[in-house]
Amino acid sequence: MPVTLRDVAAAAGVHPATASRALNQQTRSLVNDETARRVLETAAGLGYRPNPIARGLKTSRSYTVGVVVPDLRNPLFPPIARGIEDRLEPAGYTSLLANTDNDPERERLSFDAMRARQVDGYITATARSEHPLLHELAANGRPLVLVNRATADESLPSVVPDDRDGMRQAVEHVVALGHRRIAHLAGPFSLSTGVHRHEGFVQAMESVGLELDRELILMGSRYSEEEGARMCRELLDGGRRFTAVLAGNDLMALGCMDALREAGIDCPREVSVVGFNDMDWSDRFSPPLTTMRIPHHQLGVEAADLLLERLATPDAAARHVVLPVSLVVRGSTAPVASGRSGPA
Amino acid sequence: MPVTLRDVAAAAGVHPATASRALNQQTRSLVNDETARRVLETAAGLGYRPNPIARGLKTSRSYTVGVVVPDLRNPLFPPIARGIEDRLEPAGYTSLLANTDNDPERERLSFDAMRARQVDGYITATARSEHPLLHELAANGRPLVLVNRATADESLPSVVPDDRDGMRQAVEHVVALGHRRIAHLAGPFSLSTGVHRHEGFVQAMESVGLELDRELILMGSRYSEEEGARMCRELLDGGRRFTAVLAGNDLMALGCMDALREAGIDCPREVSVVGFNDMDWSDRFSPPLTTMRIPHHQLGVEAADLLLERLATPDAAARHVVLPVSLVVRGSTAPVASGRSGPA
DNA sequence: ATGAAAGCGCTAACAG
DNA sequence: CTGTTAGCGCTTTCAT
Repeated sequence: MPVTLRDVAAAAGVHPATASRALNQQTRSLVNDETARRVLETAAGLGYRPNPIARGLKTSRSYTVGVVVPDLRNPLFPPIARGIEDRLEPAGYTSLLANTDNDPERERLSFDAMRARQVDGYITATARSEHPLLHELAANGRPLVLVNRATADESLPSVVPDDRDGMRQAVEHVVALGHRRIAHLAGPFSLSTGVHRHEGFVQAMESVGLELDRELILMGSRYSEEEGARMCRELLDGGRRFTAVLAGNDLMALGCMDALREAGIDCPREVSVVGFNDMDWSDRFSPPLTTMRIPHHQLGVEAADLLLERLATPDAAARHVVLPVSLVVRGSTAPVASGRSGPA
Repeated sequence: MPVTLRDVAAAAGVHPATASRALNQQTRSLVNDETARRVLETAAGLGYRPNPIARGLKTSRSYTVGVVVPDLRNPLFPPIARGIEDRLEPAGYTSLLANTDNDPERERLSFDAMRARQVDGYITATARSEHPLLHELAANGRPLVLVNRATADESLPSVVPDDRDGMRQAVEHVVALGHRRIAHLAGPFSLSTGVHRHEGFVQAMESVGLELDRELILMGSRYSEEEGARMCRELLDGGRRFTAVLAGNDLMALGCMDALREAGIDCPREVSVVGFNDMDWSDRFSPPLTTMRIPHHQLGVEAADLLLERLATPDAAARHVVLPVSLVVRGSTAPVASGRSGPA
């Protein structure tokens, strides 16, 4: 039988309420130092472990936060989850982690399960630009922080990578290598990353003085290898000329390289490819992927920070943190081949 | 304000106890069909969501299970975690997922946090062959299931891949390619996978009639790329002759290929490398990795099954499930080069 | 078949 | 500073 607060109180010769006050950091000051000491000692002696469930029933706080990610198998997310844990743990919080598999149905289920477990707040990496569920959740009284992706309206606190700037760096990199006919496989426009990276692409092309060729910009419906391959094939089948492809993320870049290989086009000799995220293992692919490094772990840490902040001060205005990204040059980009202008 | 059981009862014109009985699958039969129907309808109408915390306080069950993995960044584990979730969710359980980073200190913290949250059981992929903490936990009254790794004594239920047979397949594969001087970079002997794969290696070498060269068997202290590289360098620096390396897992294989590359040795032309696990992306490495495919997702599903079983029948004997593994041949293995006998 | 009452372990008024 | 009282939302005897 586990030791309860009553047991401790009885053993220490005080009322349960007094024992409770002594045991709680917050209310410790309300009780006589000597009494407090005695209670603490007795508790330790008996091996008392407070029951957070009972506490939660009373306080409606669980010291648990719900973390919802679209896909744990995308190497982008484990380090983010880890960053969250690392920041939350010392604050006494535990995280409840769920996958949604990019499925809105599963997403709702996850949030429901978490809500039922009385989580104190949520951190989610599943935000779509328009996302009624998230606003509903936020309205529900528990703080909510977005990580990696944000909603279009800025009412929810968020931590995101500097997507626009990342794309600018990517464009400048391939331009410096001599590329002029540059394609962009955009991520889903339902996600902030898709939109912002696309905007970054358009702005950067403009600022380096290259004319935008609408035929070289494709919009993807999912961040996946399959989608990247499909888009790249579309580019190829359409007979469009290009020597570099900037993908919406690494998975798309991978699919794109598959499609190039299928078509017998060499990367990077004939076409350069740039990814986004610097996911784990991207240095080991064939060829190693040139990509934008985003501070995954830090993204998680900052998101947890924002949540803790809001847990302490629920009514503070929504803060937005944008973290810098940096270019990692590897083997998938090379100077444009002289005398050629890409496939087809 | 959330809808409570009392609200439902009031709206349906019954006593809360009746509403409780009607709402609970188990006790539904105790109540009049008509009344039950009315309660269910009212509950649905009001959007009633039972509060598992309150329920747990009474029943001392949380409908949450703790899942502890050594490292979410190892692509082996996310699919296992996912398999667990997939099986648990329809049973009404949620999983609390924690990383230990292979750190016993963090492991204890995770288990403590979970215990405090009154999880109904645990699934862990962190088992070492000798693991007092796990037995302590099991003795504590909540069921515990091991996944991917098992303890040396078989008192705890477990789901593991067929490590010995996997190694046998790996040995036979390289032998069929003509290799005779075969090295083994063993995983940690503190883990069942390390021990069993090593045993499988020894037995298979014997059964194909090859003499064991102790100099070609190295024991690793961690499953990591660094350790794989270190061991491979040791092999190379020792001037030992070999044409194939069977690594304890894919990460070690990756490190091994790095070390070969450093030494200017071509894989697979000069030395073949086989991994273990068929982790995500292993088909994209350079060269693509020949490895043993283990049913990650299924491992998780079966582990969850075992746990649910034990939750229902706590005193059943510990079952042990061993799942078959299969060889996936890719580019890191090739016929032995004629007239050569490996590096050095 | 249903209602009444008690209590899971804890904390938060309110007294004193 | 400490004890009393009440109750979080639910389940479970025990009556009826």
